[in-house]
Amino acid sequence: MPPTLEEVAKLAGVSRSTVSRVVNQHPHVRPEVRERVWEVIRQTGYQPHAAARSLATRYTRVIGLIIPQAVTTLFTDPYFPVLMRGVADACNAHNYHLMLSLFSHRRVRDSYAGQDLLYRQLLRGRYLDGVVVSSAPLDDPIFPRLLEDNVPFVIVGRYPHERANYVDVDNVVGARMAVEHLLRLGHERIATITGPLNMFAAQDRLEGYRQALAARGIPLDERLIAEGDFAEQGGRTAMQRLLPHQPTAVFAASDMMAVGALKALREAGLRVPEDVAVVGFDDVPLASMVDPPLTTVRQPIEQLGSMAVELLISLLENPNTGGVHRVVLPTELVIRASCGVRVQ
Amino acid sequence: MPPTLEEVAKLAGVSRSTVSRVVNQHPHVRPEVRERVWEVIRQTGYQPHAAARSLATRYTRVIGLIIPQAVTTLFTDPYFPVLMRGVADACNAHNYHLMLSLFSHRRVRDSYAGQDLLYRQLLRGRYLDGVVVSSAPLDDPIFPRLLEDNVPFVIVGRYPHERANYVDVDNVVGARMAVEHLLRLGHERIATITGPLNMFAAQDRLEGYRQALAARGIPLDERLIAEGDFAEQGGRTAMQRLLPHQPTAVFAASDMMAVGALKALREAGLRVPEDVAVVGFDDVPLASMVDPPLTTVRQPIEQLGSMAVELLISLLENPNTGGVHRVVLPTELVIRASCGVRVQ
DNA sequence: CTGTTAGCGCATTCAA
DNA sequence: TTGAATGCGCTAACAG
Repeated sequence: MPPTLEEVAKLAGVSRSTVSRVVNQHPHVRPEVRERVWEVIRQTGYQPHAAARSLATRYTRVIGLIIPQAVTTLFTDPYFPVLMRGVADACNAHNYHLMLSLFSHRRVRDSYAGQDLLYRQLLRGRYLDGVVVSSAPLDDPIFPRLLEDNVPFVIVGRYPHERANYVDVDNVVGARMAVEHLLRLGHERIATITGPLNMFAAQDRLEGYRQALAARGIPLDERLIAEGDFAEQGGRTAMQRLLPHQPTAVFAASDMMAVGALKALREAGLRVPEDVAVVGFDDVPLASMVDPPLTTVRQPIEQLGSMAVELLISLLENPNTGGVHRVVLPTELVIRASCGVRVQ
Repeated sequence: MPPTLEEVAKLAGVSRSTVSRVVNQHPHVRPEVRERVWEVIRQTGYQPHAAARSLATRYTRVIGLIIPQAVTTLFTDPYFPVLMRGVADACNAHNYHLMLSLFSHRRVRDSYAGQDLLYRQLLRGRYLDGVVVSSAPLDDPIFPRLLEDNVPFVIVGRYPHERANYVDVDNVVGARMAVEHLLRLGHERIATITGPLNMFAAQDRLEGYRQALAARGIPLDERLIAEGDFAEQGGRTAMQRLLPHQPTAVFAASDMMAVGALKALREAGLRVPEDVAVVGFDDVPLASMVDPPLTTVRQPIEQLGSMAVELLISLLENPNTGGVHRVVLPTELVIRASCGVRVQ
């Protein structure tokens, strides 16, 4: 049995309150007393009991990272681990603990089971002070629930609600830069492979594609737009659907889909970039390893994770700060061989 | 303010104890009463307060997944997300929550800070019922501490201590199969790129390499052994060190290192598999996507994660079960183009 | 500056 | 089968 406040107090010859004050760095404790108490704490290896403390204070110093399991691509794609690292580092830095919840959307007969149960236990059961949500489709029920339950939360991505705080990258501009680059290279029949359109990141990248074409006065050809799922296989089949319409270039909304497109093009006997130029999005490590190396749009994923956590923590610790908080980070075009001639 | 047991009791016209019994599925409650209580619970959306409950019961229904941050390769390599998925799924299935701790080994002046603080808070502070540890070097201080603190834990990998429970893959046999395959193809100058030798997985794969050669009576040539770090870059430089000794084949202890080796070989103007055959380990998705596709040893990573969690939970729920528990899962050789002629 | 008191919300004796 | 009483370990007024 580890020691309790009570025992430390007895050994140090003071009251529980005093020990509590020392532990919590309260200013008004006589230095000698504080030192004596610390000494006992060190010797006994005393550590406050988290549950007892949070029962009394009503906070846990735990934040949750919630990711809807649906998005399987997360596990084949480096996005996930890098985000997690950003999140975990920020938690460590601020002395918060991290609860990871991979929600699965499996519906169960009883709403008192499955994801619902998990959600309820975690959030209404007060395991968490707040949460970061990533990779959720725009109609995910998690958002209305968090809002309704008044849970402090920050989204990685965006969400159009007046009380939704988020950290996002500028997907529209990133995509536009990619397509503009293809336009500068002289392409006019530019296709796009979108992500799943129930996600804002996918919608926004499509919007960037649209804007770039519109700015050049090129009419939108719906046949040059194919929806994928952010994963490789989806990119491959989307590319196959696009082939009959003879694009000379394709903008894939993720590197994994670009890799799939590469595969489909090779299978069709087409050369990249000579016959078809390809541009991806994300700049995952794989992007520079495939043949030909992918031109792509780099996004600061790790930073996204740590900023989300930092924003959340500042929300938790300064609850008075009014208004919503939104951060949009810039992206960067990384030019490699897959789009052909190198242009400034 | 969410409702408490007290309020539910009042609304249902019973005592707190009765509501508690209903919530915890105790048998001896009159069916009508139980129904009435459930009704109130549903209507009020009552959910037990986790901290209060664990203060009273001394368990939290949270398990930790601890990964020493040192192993950076985890973030460029698909091992990590797949393991996590296995871990998370098993947690969900058993209604446990998952705390993720990416320990960094940064030393801080005060031992009351940094990783030490994290460890102490998490484990002595009773946040967790037990932990799963993955990817720790064999001399990681976490193991002695967990043993000393009597924390129930399961390792993904192995650890030679009489009280250490673990779930591992048969690295020795897996590596031996890989090297035996190269031997069957007629190779005699077979090099190996090992993982970091402060990890058992790396040591065991090296041992498998040794065994395969020994079984053929081929003397060990230390110059054909180069230590890597499981990551691509390490594989590349290791391969460069091996080149002067003219191996005709190389067994890399991870796919990422095999990819690095591929790169080094190409840079040296050597063809794979014609000039040098390459075999990897892991069978990550990338293995089948590189050129040439990698022959490799597949290990059931996701299963490793879920079994570790299941073992841990069974330990937690049947504390009486004596003895240590160890599971070793088999691996499978996956033959692709990088090792040349297809045999079998 | 320090001790005393009173909960935080729940599970669990013990009686009834 | 049910209720009353007690305590899990800690923080936070409130006095002094």
